[in-house]
Amino acid sequence: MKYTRPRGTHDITPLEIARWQRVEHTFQRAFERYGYRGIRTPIFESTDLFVRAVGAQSDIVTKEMYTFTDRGGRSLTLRPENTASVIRAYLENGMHRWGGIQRLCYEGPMFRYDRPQAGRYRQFHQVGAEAIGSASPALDVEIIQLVVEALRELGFTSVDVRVNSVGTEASRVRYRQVLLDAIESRRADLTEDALARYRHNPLRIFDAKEYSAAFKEQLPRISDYLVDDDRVHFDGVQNMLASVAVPFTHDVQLVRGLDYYTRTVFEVYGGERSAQSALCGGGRYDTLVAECGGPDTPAIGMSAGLERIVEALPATSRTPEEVGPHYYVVCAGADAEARALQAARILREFGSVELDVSGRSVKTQLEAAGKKKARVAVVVDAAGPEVAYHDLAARTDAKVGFAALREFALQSKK
RNA sequence: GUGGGUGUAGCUCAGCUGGUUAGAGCCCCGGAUUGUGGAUCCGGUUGUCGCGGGUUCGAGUCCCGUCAUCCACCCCA
Repeated sequence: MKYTRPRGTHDITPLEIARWQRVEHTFQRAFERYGYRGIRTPIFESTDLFVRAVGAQSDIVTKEMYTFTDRGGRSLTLRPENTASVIRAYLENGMHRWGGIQRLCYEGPMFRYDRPQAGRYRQFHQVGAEAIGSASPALDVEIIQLVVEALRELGFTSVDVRVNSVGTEASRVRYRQVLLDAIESRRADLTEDALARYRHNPLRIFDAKEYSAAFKEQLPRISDYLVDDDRVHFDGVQNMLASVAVPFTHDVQLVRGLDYYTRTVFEVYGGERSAQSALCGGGRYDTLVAECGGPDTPAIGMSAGLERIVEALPATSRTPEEVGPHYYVVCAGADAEARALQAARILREFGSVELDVSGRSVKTQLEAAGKKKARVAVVVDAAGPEVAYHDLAARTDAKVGFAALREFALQSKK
């Protein structure tokens, strides 16, 4: 093999495209029902945008970006996520002056230079939504509800929603110091490396699997240190989730790796928990718009990993049934191809047509029609006045005058 | 970035402690039979045994390196 795909990328072949499209369409329909409108942003942006939005110290920025310099000397980066781009586009297109809440949804490839693993790719695909312009907890609930609904429609029966609040800056300043003190008091249990990391971002310690659940249990919880406004917001989210019957658990250890999150953060799982099993993640980012140079504008977003959803799709909803062409046009000899094209054109008015131009024997072509699961095989020869019309599904054969083919197909279709 | 597993025909794999011309099933191609539907029978093609080096009289088999892939850590979708 002379060329192979770059590491961490994958091809989606016709064998799996039906499943992909099913997942994409299900999310698109859910977005529509909830009033989210599509937006598409460039696949690369100024490197600065991601550094500012995602966080200069975040893992994504420090070691996972595909960054390159173009011929004009600009530093550009293949998008590792889409929220930053959407906010940039929101501001650049003056959408903050369109009034009201902007509900936007997207779909497309993202890029992170990570070591490939089950459910983890260097080019992967996300669908996502951003609701910009309201701090209401109802909006948090709406977006979680949307995801849960889409996943259920795809056949996931036990959708597991984890929510937490990481608070606003006011809460975090308070909490950060308390957590840091707790970590320092346990420094004997930590490696130098870890200590340095957690001094920078103490919340991250909850992500570290090297420490036992029991150890983390003993650490102070951010939910106990939320300022009143944050507390009220989070209570609102939980109460309303309950009122719309979205089952969830408050995961006190849930934190997220992107720096822009404030208040509500959440992750959604489709069933069994394993290493890379989060199907969807998201949260509120009330300060990002302002940080990008816009007016003070609260917002919340989510994104779902298509690869993970497609791979975890319940067996019952995999729709493996391959549908063959409606008509299979067989050429009796190579000189029949011109008339076969004419026949195919007529038949396409009534259904999909596959034209066999292999030059093989009629019998072999008919066999191929069966293998392809065609419903009708039509044999055309170079000059004869009739074509042979084999209804493979009904097991009936007929001779049909070439001129009467359209009428015959129309009648058969009824 | 760290650790472990794997790498033999298009696909799934076999190949014992290194030994002569590298195999099976499926797929594919051709033929036969059946008034022709993925049926049955017969026949056939396909491999630089991931790549590079080393040990050896001899390497698919052992060693080193490299690449790819899978799994876990890390991180996240």
